[in-house]
Amino acid sequence: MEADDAVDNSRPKKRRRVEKGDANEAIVIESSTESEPESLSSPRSNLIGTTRPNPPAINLSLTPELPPAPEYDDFTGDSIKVLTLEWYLDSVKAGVLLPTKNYVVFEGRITGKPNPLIQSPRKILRRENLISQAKGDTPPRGQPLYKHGPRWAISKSPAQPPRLMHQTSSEHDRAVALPPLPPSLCSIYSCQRSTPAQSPNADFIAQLYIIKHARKLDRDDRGISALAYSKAIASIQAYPYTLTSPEEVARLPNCAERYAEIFQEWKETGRVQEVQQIETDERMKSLTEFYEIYDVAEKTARQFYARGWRDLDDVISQGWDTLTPNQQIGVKFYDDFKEKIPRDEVERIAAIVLRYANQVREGFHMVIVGGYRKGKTMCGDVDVILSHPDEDATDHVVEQIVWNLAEDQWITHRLTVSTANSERGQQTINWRGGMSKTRGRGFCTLDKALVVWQDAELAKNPDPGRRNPRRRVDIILSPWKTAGCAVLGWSGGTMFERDLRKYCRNVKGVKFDSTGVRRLSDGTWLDLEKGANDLLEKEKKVFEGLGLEWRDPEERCTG
DNA sequence: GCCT
DNA sequence: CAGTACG
DNA sequence: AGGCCGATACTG
Repeated sequence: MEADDAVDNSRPKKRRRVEKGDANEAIVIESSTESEPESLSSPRSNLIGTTRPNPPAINLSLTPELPPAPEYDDFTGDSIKVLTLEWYLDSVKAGVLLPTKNYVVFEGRITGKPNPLIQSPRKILRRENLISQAKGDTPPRGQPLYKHGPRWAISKSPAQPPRLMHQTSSEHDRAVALPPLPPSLCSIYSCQRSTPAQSPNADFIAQLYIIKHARKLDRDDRGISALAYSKAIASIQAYPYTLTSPEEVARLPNCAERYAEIFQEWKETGRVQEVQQIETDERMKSLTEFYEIYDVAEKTARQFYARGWRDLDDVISQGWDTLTPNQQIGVKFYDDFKEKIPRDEVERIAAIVLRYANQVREGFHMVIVGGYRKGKTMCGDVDVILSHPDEDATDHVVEQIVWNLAEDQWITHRLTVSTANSERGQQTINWRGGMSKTRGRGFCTLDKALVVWQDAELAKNPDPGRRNPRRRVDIILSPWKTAGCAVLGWSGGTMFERDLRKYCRNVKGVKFDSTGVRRLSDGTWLDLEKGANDLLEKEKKVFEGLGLEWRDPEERCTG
């Protein structure tokens, strides 16, 4: 291999070069050893993973509410607790009375303010619901059934009433009756909502996104401020109606005063002052350019700026040697990595990966996850999950696959490779009761390689008229037992995934990550995927096992 | 910035 | 250790 | 007032 990709420690010629050269020695994938017998021929039919075999097997065992949820002595106590609305909703959802630990508003004494006239509209609403529901009332409902919440429609759950009018008479009489809040927005967990990519409020969301982005770059608060915006955006993204008033905004989860304000300004003036400023801010422009380099995030971007650099050319000419190897790759392929990848190319790349996997060992299953699975027409990268029904088949396979792909020039660089799971023998062990904290031991992770991809055919027969853009490809090897968790963990937007973890922890008393589900109490592993015969079926089982209603990947677009 |  | 990346 | 996903995992 090599030729085109010979070691090249030189900086790219200022003006971002596409093509050519490696960042430096660290990135070349050495390949020698004899090549594998070219036994191509790829019979695999479970190819693209978008296969919708849709096993009607609903599995009746969704009843045994999995983790006996810790502490049920909750309800035997003699203290009086006021719980949040979420506790009620979550409990309804879960079908059992959940531990109250994470939902207690007040304990011991009831600080109930039966007449909350102070506070924002939304807070009032929340309290009212909370109080009435804590008393066991069935809140007013009479909502029609919504397409977005079949679950709620059929459940006896109190279809969420929050309307403005609930407020004590006066003030908001004129508040037009808002469209009923889709019941799913009742949940604070975005993994319980339908969040499609399309939104009637896309323009408003775009404003929020700009502010969020600016917060991330120019504020040193560990991304907390930006996180708030991400949560708000995720809520609005799930709202199926065009927003018309600040109040309508403020009743959504994670959207309070600040967002009502922004909305009002946007509604009234057609723009948002802060956004305007951001858009004309030269510093933001520089920071953004830096931030878009792979392996450069907000800290490094600010650092670059502080050194007096203002654009990519400055980075290359003044700082090349200070860049990490990965950052150098990021700079070299700056334009390529920003370029989106059409779905058919994603499929082509994935098929090649699968072919090489099956060359190492027959019988791999694959699902394309990431943006592709969420339905994006243009993807930022390619993410595939590979798994094999044979227990031991995923051991060290990543290295093998990556090696072979590199040898054939599909892969030109590796950004990261992890083999932690293989090293350990892929046991799904518990982390408590064993040695846990110790990094690198006692834990279970996925084998994974993040690599830089090119079209090998084109590389071998260059066509002057055709570019060969580099792509980032994430190859994930999952043990079969928990492959459904891997698929689930890689098929949602960031907020969906974070909320999924939070939901599991707070509501189900388990820890979820892409390597499996474990009891919080003792760390023992829970097998939620028993009996499933393919990756998508396994993912469905994980939903069931977690007490979650199924969401199509296209409805996990929380950003 | 919102929630508890 | 801090910083970054992944969804 | 204190938390915000992962007792992430990797890199340097």
